[in-house]
Amino acid sequence: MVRSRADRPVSSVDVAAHAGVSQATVSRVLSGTTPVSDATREKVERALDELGYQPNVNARALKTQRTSTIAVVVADITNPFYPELVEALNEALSAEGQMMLLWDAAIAVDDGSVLAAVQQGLVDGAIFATATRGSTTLSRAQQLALPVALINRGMPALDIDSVTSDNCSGGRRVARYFLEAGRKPAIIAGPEIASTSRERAEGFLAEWRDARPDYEPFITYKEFSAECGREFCAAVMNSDDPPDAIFATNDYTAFGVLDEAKRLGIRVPQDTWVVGYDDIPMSSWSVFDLTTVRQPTGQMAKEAVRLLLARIETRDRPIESIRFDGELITRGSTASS
Amino acid sequence: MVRSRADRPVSSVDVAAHAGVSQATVSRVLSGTTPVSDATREKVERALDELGYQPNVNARALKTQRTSTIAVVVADITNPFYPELVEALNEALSAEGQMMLLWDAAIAVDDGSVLAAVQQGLVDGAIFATATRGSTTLSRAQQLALPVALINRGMPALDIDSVTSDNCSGGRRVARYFLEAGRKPAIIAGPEIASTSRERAEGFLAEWRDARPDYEPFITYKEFSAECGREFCAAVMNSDDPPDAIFATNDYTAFGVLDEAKRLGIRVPQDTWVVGYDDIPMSSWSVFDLTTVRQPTGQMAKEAVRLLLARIETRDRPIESIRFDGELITRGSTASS
DNA sequence: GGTTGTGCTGAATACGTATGCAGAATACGT
DNA sequence: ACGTATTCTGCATACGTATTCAGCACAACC
Repeated sequence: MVRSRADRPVSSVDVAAHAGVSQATVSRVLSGTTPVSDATREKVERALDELGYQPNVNARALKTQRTSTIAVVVADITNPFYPELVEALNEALSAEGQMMLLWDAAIAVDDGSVLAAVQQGLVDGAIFATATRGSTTLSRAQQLALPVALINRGMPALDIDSVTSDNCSGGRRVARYFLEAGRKPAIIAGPEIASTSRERAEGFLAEWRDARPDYEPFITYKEFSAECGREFCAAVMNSDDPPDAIFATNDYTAFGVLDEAKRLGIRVPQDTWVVGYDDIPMSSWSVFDLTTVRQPTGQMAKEAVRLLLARIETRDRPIESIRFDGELITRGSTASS
Repeated sequence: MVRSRADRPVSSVDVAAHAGVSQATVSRVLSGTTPVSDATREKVERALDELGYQPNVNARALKTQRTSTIAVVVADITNPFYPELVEALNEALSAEGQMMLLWDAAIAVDDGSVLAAVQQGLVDGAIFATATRGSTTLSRAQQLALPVALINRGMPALDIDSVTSDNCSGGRRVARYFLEAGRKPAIIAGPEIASTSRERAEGFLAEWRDARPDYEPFITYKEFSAECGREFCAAVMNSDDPPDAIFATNDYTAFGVLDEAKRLGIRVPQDTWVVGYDDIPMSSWSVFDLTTVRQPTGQMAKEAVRLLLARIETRDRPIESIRFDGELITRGSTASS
């Protein structure tokens, strides 16, 4: 690459000098917003090529107030649900010419710093895959009118664009499945402050109590981790009155349940059924073969990106909340014996 | 938050006006590089607070040529090896006050665009976890003297800072293990153009051929995916002369092997041993219980970050190549029966 | 009291780009 | 021929910050 004399990156001024035009013309050739004669366009393009020019995104962002970068906030990237979601979001963002800045809430303890990143112009907006009820971050985002969208988890109390799947009816669907089979379930849910977890569990319980007020399923709220599934499985299966069906509100936790069951010599589905939620790719593996509720991750990602970009474009557009339906996928972990 | 009259974000000029000082003084209070009297510092700090000032990172980057953001390039975030690595890198970067821009090579087909991002000032440098031999990206990075570091995969032919584990001796270690047990192995490797994959496989073969020139293990180069492990397992275990030990050059592929084995009713380790590489957390789960070679991911990430930041600081420092030792972790997938 | 130094502050400028404004050049109409 | 519209280009400026330079006030010293 050719460099200008002072050994700093080639700027549009250098290109202009090399092409014998003004810097403004170079800018116009690049943006294509203003007509430029064919002759000068050609000159400029040759100069661009010869000097290996790369526009300085910081200067551009300073001028335009746009970075074409979106922050994506996940709770914990090592939970295999998130890589899938992140990939889908990344794909959707690339398709719109946006970059992705990944934020792992497990590390950046203060997810309020994401808002600072928006205010500082580091990113144009943020997609949260990790909203929790206790957090004040989202209400602050709303107050400050920062472009923010939710995916996966929702916050009905706040006026924020969101894309979710119908977790409540997903939970009900699982309950009906258990009811029809005459099962005696227990529930291992994620954190109570996570909307996904609560809606799935409460949907399940609502449906269940309607039909079987005589039997109240045992329920525990913990973390979205495999370890919690493992602990839950050990505790509940060793109790006096063990369940014969376990509903985990996410697949990763269900994996933990399955894994501990195997370690304890408990057979699935003979001794107990196991159902998860999300249908991440590994759930279909034969070592897990997990019945679960599928979410249309790809579509959800596309919609979330669309909502956020629209919000960035026009800040005062009406709030949209998009809700997809889940689908029960039955596999070996609940095969009727 | 208070906003200036034109309803644009609060700038240091606004703060200066509000505090009755010059913009330069505000900048000095923020950076702390130049002495400021206690009286004015107090005035400025109050104004900063009252206006809810957030520095504009683009303007700052334009002036300082630093963004405090590092690009991390992975091959495929849905391969569970990468989330772990990404998390470790993210942690190491945060500790140094850097942000992480995640690049998924599976999506951004042209990983050369990462270099453009460096040249454009979007990021200060890049960490590649996905170097392949065929790619010209890294040699271009070297030519352009862009701050770039490799982690996991190495490119000995190029003068680029890198942090790897000793894949060759890791492969040898697995070969010795098989030799001592008198096994008849086959190898499923990742892409031949990936250094990790080749070194692990070739290390294995070198050690093996030394001891058993009479038996040449069957080897296939494919992708770093579970699907390839599955296909390989089906093909090789159904052959006339099936192996009784399979070395997969990464854990995710080994999972595929295990999964297909289970589907086919092949018992591990009775019918065949399986060994992976990386020791990702799931390998220790009882459904996999996979013997594998552990890499010190956390340390590797720290070193990679250190090397890259040092290179950004002083461009002409000598190249460093750091190599960690792997460690064979034996588990149920090779338990001596 | 004058000189030198010290500590602090403001004015001015530069980073690289995008764009409003005005002027030049050309085409078109009468 | 002249006036007007059209197309193109350059000049100048602004985005928000960091930093150089110069200046000011004040203390210290002879």
